[in-house]
Amino acid sequence: MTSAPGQQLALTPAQHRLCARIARLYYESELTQEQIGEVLGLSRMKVNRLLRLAREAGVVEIKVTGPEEPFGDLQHALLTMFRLQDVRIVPSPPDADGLRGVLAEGAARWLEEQLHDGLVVGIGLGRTVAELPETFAPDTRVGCVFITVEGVGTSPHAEFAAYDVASRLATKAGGVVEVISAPTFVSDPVMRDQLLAEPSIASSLDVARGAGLVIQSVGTISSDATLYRHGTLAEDDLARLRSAGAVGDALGHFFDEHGEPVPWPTDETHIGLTLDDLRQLKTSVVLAGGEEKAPIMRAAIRGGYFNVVVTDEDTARRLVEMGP
Amino acid sequence: MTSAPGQQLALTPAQHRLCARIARLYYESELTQEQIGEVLGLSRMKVNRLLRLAREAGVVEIKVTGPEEPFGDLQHALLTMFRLQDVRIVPSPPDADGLRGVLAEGAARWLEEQLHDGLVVGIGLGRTVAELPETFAPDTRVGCVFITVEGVGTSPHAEFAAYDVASRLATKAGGVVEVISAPTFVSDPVMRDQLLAEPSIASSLDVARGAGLVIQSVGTISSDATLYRHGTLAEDDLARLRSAGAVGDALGHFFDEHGEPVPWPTDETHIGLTLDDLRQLKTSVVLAGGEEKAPIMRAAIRGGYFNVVVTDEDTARRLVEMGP
DNA sequence: AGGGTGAACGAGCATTCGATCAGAGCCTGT
DNA sequence: ACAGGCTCTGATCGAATGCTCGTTCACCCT
Repeated sequence: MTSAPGQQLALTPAQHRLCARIARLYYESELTQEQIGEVLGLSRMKVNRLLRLAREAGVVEIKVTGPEEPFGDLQHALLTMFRLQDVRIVPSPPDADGLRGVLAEGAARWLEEQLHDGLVVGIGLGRTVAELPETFAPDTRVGCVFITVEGVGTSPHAEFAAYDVASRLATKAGGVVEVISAPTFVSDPVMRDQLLAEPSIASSLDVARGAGLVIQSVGTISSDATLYRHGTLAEDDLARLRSAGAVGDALGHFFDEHGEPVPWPTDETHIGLTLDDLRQLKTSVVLAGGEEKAPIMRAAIRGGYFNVVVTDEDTARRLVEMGP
Repeated sequence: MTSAPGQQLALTPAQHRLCARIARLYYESELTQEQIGEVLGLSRMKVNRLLRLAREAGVVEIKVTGPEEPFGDLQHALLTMFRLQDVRIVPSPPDADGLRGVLAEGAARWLEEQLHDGLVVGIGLGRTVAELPETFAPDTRVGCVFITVEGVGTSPHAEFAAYDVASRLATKAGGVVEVISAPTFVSDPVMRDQLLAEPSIASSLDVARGAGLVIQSVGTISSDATLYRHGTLAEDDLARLRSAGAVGDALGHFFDEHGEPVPWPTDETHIGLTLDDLRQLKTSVVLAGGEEKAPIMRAAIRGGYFNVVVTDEDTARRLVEMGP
């Protein structure tokens, strides 16, 4: 909580007196270093040095009294370790089944705080994100736009219904919904490019790229992966991706443990934001948790695809243990 | 002890969170405001404003832990009230007789802390200053010069023996002594000017003017005044000085309650530093105490003749009560 | 003695900070 | 509706800050 590690530096009493004197004049009386120099008959440079010494020696103690956060220390560790914009941590439920629910709830609370007029909120695909609307309940109506960040085909799978998610959020917030009306993946790159040239799709994509906030999850590379279960990836794709170093995906694009993109043919058939687009966003939220997601989250953060994390305590702890 | 008056400002939880976040990044992680802006997606100006808000709202608390001073509050009050370089306060003795002794002892301790190689210490006249050598005992030998700041004739009066005082101090400190070998007052201005033209005297005066530290007292205008008791001032001089607004003297030069010089014929017959010389000094110490000295000290400080005060608790309290 | 070493210092300069200002939105009252 | 006051915002620029570098000087080792 202190800016200085402690009083490892031993100051002579005279030094201590002088440092305290200068620090008081600077921080309490708010004189400039030059003025202090004049009063005390020292050069500005010397005042500057003594001021630094005072901080290092713990003569001045700067304490920031934040509002008590549920997992303040974990949060702080993540914030500084990964240079994040914000972190929200929810208690890990006793059984893994409840994880998605509490994560979605925490994200809903967080999202409510961020809403303001004119904000464009991008919504990704995923089972956790899909639960967002359940508890989402902003206290005031604001003119927000909720937009999907990937194509949303007419897939029968509920968790691909990003349109529905965005729509319900928009309704609750009093905003409007916009959708990228195309499939998430198409069969070949040519079709993809044709669709991207379509004005309505292109303009929606532009809106999504300019979103002030995007929220989504990351995917594993396993038989549990949404991409696999929906047939986008075949069995041997999983193995080849793994041997290529990929650890997970965001928006259908794969990356390795350092966050470096791992190119894959599906990159050319995906309709939606790219990893580079993600990096440009002002606020990009990863909403995920669970043992197998932690390394993926770390990789994605390393890659700069996210600057806000909403997760649960156990996962947060795992992230801190893994280091930056 | 806090830079902000308190949390009179009520922040919304969201504001509080953001302020705390920014304050931590600024004060603890030591990012620049620009960098914080980039991480959090805010303009640098906004970061600046929120930082100010954080300070005003008491979210950041800056505490300076000075070494415990005997009369810290009084000292602090004097320091800020008069913009002083330093203040040393000693306990007031029960009887006024002991005052000079404890004052001299306090000044001796203070002086010991200031000594360093090459320092030129100017010594004034006065009964309190004369007691300085008694307890002066620097722990290391330093190459200081101790010099008188007024002429020191062959006066038989012990308290005029600044030469002796300077000499004893120099001996104890391992330094050298230099003296302005002339009377303090001469009979007429012409003689004074002739003496000032004398190379040895002129050069000594130059040394004194360049002193890094001068210590002396202030004098009253009363029948107890040293100047009166030694015949420099006549009975009616006292009355006329008072009606001219003079409240005391330093180095034989008079000033009124605002510290403005009150010209007097003896100004022209005095050999030593002038009030203007005093103002130029890097460190000028007034060593005095007692009920009748307080207003004089205040006036002298107002005039800018001193920037360090060594006094006793009662006098310090009186000075604080009188205000700047 | 002499030469090396490292600390302290301040001049000069690049960066960072904060006061001011004009403009954009928003509320309010006519 | 619209004028006027209000707050909030970011641009601009002078001031304040902190860093680098060359110098000095004490100290110490050869």
